Amino acid sequence: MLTKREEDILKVIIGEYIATAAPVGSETIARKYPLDISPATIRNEMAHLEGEGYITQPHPSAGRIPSEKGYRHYVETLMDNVELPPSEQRLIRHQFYQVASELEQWLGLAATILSQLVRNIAMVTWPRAVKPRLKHLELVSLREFHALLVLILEEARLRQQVITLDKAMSQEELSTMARRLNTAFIGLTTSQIRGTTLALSPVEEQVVAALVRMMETGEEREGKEPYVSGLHYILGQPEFASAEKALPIMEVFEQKNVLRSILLPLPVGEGLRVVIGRENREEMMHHCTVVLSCYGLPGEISGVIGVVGPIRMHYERTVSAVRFLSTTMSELVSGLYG
Amino acid sequence: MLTKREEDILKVIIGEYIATAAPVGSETIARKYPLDISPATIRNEMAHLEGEGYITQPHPSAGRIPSEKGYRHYVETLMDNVELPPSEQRLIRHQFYQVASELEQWLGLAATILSQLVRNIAMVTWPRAVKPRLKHLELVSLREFHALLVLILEEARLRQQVITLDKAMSQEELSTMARRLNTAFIGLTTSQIRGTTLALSPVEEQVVAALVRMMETGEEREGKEPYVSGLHYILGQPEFASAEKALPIMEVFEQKNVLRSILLPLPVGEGLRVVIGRENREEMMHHCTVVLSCYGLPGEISGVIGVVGPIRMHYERTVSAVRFLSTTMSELVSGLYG
DNA sequence: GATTAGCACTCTCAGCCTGAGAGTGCTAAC
DNA sequence: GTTAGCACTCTCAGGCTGAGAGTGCTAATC
Repeated sequence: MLTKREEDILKVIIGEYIATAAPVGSETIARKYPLDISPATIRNEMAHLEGEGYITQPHPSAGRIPSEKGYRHYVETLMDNVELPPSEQRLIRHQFYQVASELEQWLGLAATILSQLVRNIAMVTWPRAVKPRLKHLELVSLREFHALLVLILEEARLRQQVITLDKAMSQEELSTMARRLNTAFIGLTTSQIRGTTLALSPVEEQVVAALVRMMETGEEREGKEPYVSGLHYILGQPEFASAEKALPIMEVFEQKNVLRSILLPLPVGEGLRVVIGRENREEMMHHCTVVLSCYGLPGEISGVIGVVGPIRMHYERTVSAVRFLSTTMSELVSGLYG
Repeated sequence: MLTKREEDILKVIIGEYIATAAPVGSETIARKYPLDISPATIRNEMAHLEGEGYITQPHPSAGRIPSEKGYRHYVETLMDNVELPPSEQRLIRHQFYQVASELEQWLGLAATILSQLVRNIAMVTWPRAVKPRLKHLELVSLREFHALLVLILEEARLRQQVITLDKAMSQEELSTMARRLNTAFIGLTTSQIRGTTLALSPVEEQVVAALVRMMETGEEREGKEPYVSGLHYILGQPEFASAEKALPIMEVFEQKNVLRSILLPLPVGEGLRVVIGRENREEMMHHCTVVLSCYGLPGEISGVIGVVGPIRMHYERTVSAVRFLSTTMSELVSGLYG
């Protein structure tokens, strides 16, 4: 529907508004950008853009600001898909290689780096195996009737739980059982374990039930909470300068279930998603834009990495930063399980 | 130095200022509180209180607000040391018994409850064994040259780390080694382990070194970060209504080392400490009051629980809430290791 | 027909003023 | 020692104003 020139003007308006947070007038556009048209012509075009709903006027004699429809169009069509400058890429990679090669460290680092990069809130979830496979199990006798069941899953993550047994068992007996179960179950998913035809003693049944539960629990409600970094950046944004405006956002990040509902909508494997303002399901996020991306090994293990900021955010930079860190995390994760 | 009546007036001023966040005038005091003296007399007394530095005037024709010295005197002498109402105590205890009896759950819950109770930021650190003792160790073969070393310490906490061995070892050999080390080291602290005269093979030396490091590392810089809850409450306080004021506080809670330096100054075992405004070491906390208390088993294991809020906070309530939750956490922890 | 100069119009915003209100300190009387 | 009375000071909300920014419309120009 828009002519080339209208798109140019829209792009300029968005760029300028992102940079200054102030409504953009026709004069400014003519002066700052070499479109070679007069302010009057720009005004005519802007009237059309406003008619089509891409921009709005906060009050009759102000300049124009982009509408959510305008941002949407910008993100999908107008925006240049630049990459992070190579120097920055190197710097970031370097930081990852400096910390211990543990998932936990990487996740925290990724959140910190991303939030500094985009000067907004960054979040990183723990990666979850799409279908977790058992890598090793161990039974440690604690005292009569009690044992510690330790699982190592393919994600290289440890799970442990004290279980109560129906029968007193020595460490010797537990080790034998563990050996037997290891042989039978290593490399299997929960559904495969359930389908096994192995004859089990009552106590073994009990252990296997606990094992399956532990593997599956991790699936639905990930016990580990997402890493969040850069909460304070929201206070630096002019649109959230009064505490009143910033409060709902802070509350979102304190209510873990709300946070989860922001992160969940991303289908596993989807590349990158930008959710602008009222497109967010959560009403509290209607003044924010969320940029999300999956990372991990397709079909095997995946987490979500993303950014939350005001609708007026630097989209090019944010998208490129999220994309780069998601790629980096994928590489790291695949190094861990590759 | 202060007469009984001056102390009464100071107490009223602080109580009133905490409740309203507005400077308190002589008229208000005479009207709202039955001190049976006229505003003029109160004014005379206030002039003296101001001379002594307990209260100040934001501007010549405003009422008085407490100074930090005033708050300090209030906390130490004037304040009633009430307990949390029994109904509330029951409610809180009930909540702890409803969750799984795991330390991790309790810590999170304690932070949440405390922050809701005082409507300010609450923090709870993981408890640390003063001298951790080894309860059990386990070695799991991962692949040639790599093994997972799992420690169970007296705090009932699991530590695990992948270690690289100088020599390829089978699970069989590792189990034998683990059995040997268990027999020798169970119940010992790191210094006792170091002092053992047990003859060790080079690989065993390696494992023991890793073991000691893992036990001691947990000491200095606790890997686990403190639980923080109620960050958003700070935005609701009139003194932090502009984002500009709230920003430094938010930054403190994102910089883990700064947070640590707030929590550390509390000597293990000390009961309850109130740090008011500029008494804080961290300059960023000069507009806040911090209320801290140790919890745990004296001499064995201890953590810190506390609240951060504006200097104008409800001291009675905050102190009683921190005290109660610290006691509750102590009971829970001692139940775990008692 | 598209573009542009000119212009009247609209709206915001910072700055200024003002009167009401709150609170004080001082003085003199009790 | 206490208090009533009073002049004085300072803040704050509300109203007013002029400058400034930006628009839409009209008519002239390319």
